[in-house]
Amino acid sequence: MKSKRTHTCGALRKEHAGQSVVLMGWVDRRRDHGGVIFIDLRDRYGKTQIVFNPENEAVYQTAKTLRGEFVIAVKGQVAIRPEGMANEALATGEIEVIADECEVLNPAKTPPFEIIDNIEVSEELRLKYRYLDLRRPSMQSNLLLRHRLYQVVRRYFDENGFVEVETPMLMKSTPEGARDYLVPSRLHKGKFYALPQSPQTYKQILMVAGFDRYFQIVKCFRDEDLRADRQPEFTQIDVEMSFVDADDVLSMVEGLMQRVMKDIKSVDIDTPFPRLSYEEAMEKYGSDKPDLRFGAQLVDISDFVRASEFRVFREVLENHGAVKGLRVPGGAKYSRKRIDELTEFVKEFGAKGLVAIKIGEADWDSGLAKFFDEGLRRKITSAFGAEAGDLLLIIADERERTNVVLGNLRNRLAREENWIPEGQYHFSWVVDFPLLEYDEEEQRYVARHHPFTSPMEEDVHLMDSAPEKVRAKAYDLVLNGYEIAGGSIRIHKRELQNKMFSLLKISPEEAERKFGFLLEAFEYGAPPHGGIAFGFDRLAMILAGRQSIRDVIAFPKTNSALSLMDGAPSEVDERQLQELGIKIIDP
RNA sequence: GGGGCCGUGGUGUAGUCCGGUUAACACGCCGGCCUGUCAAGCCGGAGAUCGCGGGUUCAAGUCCCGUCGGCCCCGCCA
Repeated sequence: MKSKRTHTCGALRKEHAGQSVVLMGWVDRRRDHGGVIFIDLRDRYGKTQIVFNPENEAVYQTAKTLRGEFVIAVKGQVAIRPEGMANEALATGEIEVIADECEVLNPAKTPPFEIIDNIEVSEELRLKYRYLDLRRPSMQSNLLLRHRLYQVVRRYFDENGFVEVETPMLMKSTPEGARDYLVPSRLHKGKFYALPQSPQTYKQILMVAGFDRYFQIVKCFRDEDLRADRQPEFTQIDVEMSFVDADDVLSMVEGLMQRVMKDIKSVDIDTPFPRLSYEEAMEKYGSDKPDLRFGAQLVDISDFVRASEFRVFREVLENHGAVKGLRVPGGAKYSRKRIDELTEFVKEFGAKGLVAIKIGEADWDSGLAKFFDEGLRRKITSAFGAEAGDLLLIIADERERTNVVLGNLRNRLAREENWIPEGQYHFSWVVDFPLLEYDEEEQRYVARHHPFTSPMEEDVHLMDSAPEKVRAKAYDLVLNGYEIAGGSIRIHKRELQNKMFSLLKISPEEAERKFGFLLEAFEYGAPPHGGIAFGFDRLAMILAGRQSIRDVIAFPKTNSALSLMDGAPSEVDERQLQELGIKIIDP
C-alpha cells in the first residue's frame, strides 16, 4: 500500500471539504449507474460514500471490479455533496470522497449473509462465520459497549482504592458446587488442575494477605448445561473487601451501578436500591430475582378459601400448602386454548393444575362459582383488586412450589401482555437468604451460596436446632429480573467454618483435603471480609438490550457447548494423550 | 437426563397435516442497459433433489424409525 490511512470512514464532515484523504475499509454497497459509481466504504467508525467518475479512466476501471466486502484503499478529495444530495441517515452524509486512486487490498468471496442489521439469519450461520457477524453494526456496538463497561469498572474500582490482582486459571478442583472443567497434568500424570468456577478461595486468601480491597475482571468456567444467559465460560467482576459489613459492600456496588448507568446509558439512578428479603421476594413475586419493572404481585387467598367447598383448595391447605394467584387485567377474553397452554406451562414447573376464574360483569363467570358462596366470591375478587373482564389464575400447592410456579407464570404473562415498560432499569437487592437448603438427592444440607458464607449472628444459635431457619449474610443484586451479582460476608473464624462444614456433612478430613490451604490461612490472622461477584456478560447483555449473552460475547458456544467457528471441542493426537497418560474409554 | 420448536437454492421463507408430472417467492449472486444514487432502477440469467442414514410405497420434501445440528425451557448452575 502506497499511502497511509488518513481518516476513518466515520470521521469526515463538511469542514474537511477540499482535503485530500486516504480511507480504507470494506465495500458495504456498490451502486453502479453505468456512468458514475457509488461505493459505501465501511469500517467500525461508520460509512463514507466514495464517488467514481468515468472521466478518471484508471480508477473507474478498478471501481467496476469492486464487490461486497472487498477491502480497499481509496485516495481522493473530500467534496460537499451537490445541493439536495445529502444523506441525513449517515453521519458523513453531507460529504463524499471523489476517488483519485483506488487499490484493492484484498478481494472477498460473496459472504453467506449480508453484513447488515435486521436481517434474518440463523444463529448457527452467524456463529460459524462469526467474523462476518461481528462486522454487523449492531454486533460492533455490542462489543464496544462491553469495552466501555470494562473501562468504567476498572476506573471506578481504581478510584476507590481497589487493587486488580490476577488469580490462577489452573487451580485445585473443589467438587462442591458446579462441575469443574479439568485440565490434565503432564508433569504429574493422573492428576488434574481445574479451571476456576470463580476465584472465591483466592480472593479470600488475598484478604488474609492484606489487599483489603481487591477486584478482577476474570473468566470463570462451569461445566453445566447452557441457557440464553449461561455460557460454560463467562466473565465475572470479582470483588472482595476487608473490615466491612454487608452495607459497605452494597453501597460500594450501588456506586458502581450509578457510574455504569451514567457513563454507559446516560441514565441517573437513585440509591440506595430497594431491599427485599428472600422471603418477601418469594411471597410477592415468586422469584429470588424478581422483575420489579412491573407489579402483578402474587395474592394469597389461603385464608379465604379455607372455608370454601372446593376440595382441591381445602386439601392443599390441610397439608399446610398455599393457595395464591395472579390477576390478569382483561384476561377474561382468553380462549380455552390459551388457558390450556398456560396450564401446560405451569405443569412444567411441577404444578398439578391451574385454576382460571373469569370475572364477569356481575359475578364470576366460572363453573367454580358454585363452590364459593357469594360473600367469599366478592372477598376473593376484591383481594385481587379484580374488575369485570379480568382473569384470576390460581395455583394451589405446597407454598414454595406455588410461589415458584406463579413467579414463572408472572414473567411469562408480563412478556405476552406487555406489562414491561421499555427502557427502564430497576435495581434491587435480595437479602436474608437461607444459609442452607436441603438436597433430597444427597440427603444432606448444601450451602445455598457457598460454604464460606457467614450466618447472621442472631441466627447462629439455630445452626444445630433448626439449620434451615438460619439466614445468611448474603445478598443478590437483581436488575430487571436477572441476577447480575451475588455475594456475602464470609466466615473468617476457623471454629465457625468447622461448624459450617459439619452441617454440610463435610468431614474434617475432607475439609482438610479440599480447603486445607484456606483454613490454614485463616489461622494466620484473617480479617473479617466479604465481597460480591457480577455476571459481567449478563450486565452487558441487559445494557445492550439483548435477550442472550451470546450477543455480547465475541466467540460464544452453542447450546451444546460447541464452538461452530473453530470446531472445539475436538479430538486430539494420540501422542498428546500419551504424554498425559490418558486413555479414551469408548462410551 | 427430559420436554418443546426448527433444519427446503448463498440467505430467509412457502410447500409437509390430505405422498403424485418442470419445488414457489423475496433478498443476494452473475450479465446487460443506465452519469447522482444511498435498501438505486429496469431487463435477463444461473442456482436447491429438500440436514444425514434407513424404512414404507408403483411413487417421499411430504409418512415411519434412527441420527446430527440450532434455538427455548425443566433438571443442573455452591
